[in-house]
Amino acid sequence: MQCVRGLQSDNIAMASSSEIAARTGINAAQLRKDLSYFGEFGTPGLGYDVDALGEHLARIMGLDVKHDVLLVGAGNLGTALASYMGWTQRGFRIVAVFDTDESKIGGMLANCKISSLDEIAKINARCRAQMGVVAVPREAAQDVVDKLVASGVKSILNFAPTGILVRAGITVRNVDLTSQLEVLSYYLHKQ
Amino acid sequence: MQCVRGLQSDNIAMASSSEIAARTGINAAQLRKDLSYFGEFGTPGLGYDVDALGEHLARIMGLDVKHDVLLVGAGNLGTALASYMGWTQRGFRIVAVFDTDESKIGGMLANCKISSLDEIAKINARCRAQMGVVAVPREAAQDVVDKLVASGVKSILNFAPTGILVRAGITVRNVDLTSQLEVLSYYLHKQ
DNA sequence: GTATGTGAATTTCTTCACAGCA
DNA sequence: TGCTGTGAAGAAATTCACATAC
Repeated sequence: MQCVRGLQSDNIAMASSSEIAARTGINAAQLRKDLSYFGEFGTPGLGYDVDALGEHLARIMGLDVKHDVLLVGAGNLGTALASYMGWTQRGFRIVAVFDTDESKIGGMLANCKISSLDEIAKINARCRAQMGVVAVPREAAQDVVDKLVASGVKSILNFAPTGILVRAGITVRNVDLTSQLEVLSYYLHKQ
Repeated sequence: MQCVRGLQSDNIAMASSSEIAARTGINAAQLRKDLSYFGEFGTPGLGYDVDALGEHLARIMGLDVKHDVLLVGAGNLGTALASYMGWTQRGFRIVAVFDTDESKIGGMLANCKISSLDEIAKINARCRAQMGVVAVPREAAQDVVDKLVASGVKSILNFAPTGILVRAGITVRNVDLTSQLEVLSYYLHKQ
């Protein structure tokens, strides 16, 4: 998907699997196999139509509809995420922001009033958002996720550096910024 | 590593592979195999000493020394990363900040003066940082990475949503915040 | 000629299962 | 008894290679 956008902004209309492979580092055969899993998008002799491919992928990934998102945590990271335009541009909209810090509740972030975490069930009964972003300290993360799930959230992006347990059917993706640098440190150290 | 810290803050001194497995979702056999690759840290019948394990891992990953980091991009994301305390606490220190925006150059971020991207070689000749964080738009990313590498940086954390090409021996880790939500969208859509 | 889609071969990763040790 | 470390088995992913289509 990221690669499709790259091709589009470079005004490339048609791309072969090997061209895409070179851009992404993926093996060409692998790429063809992955794409063919969802259907036959390519034209033998020519390659893949970039725009059509983008639309197919968008439909497959559910990106053809807008998604509402709950944000929990209005600290440094939460603020940055709220003001990160990449998501807004791609059809993700923050519809409510929560925090436990009394001094933050009532303030504004991402055009939303910051609410108490306790109100999450009440507020999402109305919003019906199915996605949540967790930008709170490690200690609070599991509790926050439990509350998100209870309020009806099905998919969660977790920035807290801790493993989260959820019941089957709920998806959690962890983005541990701390461990990213740790991994880099490992590669530096190795050689 | 993240799990070790979790165990430590829960005051657990000794952990078996199955306990760690339950916390992380990793298979117990897998975990033992991974750890045994670096040496024999465990005690049959008892498990792993959490503190000793942490120290071993820190040494293996090169976390026993402090790392200096160059930050490129002083926008929303760059600012958030600069003020993100997680890294400072773990021995990573931002020693210089760069941007191309004239209005930002000269300002302060993370206790550093924001410098022009063109000065990167000169400044890192003195700093000798080996790690870089890229928080710039897609279009600028490859150029920024090239300049970082030219200045002596060996490991790069890239937040721009694009694949980056570097010569062998240089490590790039991509953290594409946009695609994270896209993947969540996919899981939502699937069921 | 060029590039897809895919069965077959290969490699890699994961899990099992158990000998050996505290 | 309980748990590690590891060879062997099994599963999964990757790559090759080619028939087929443009």
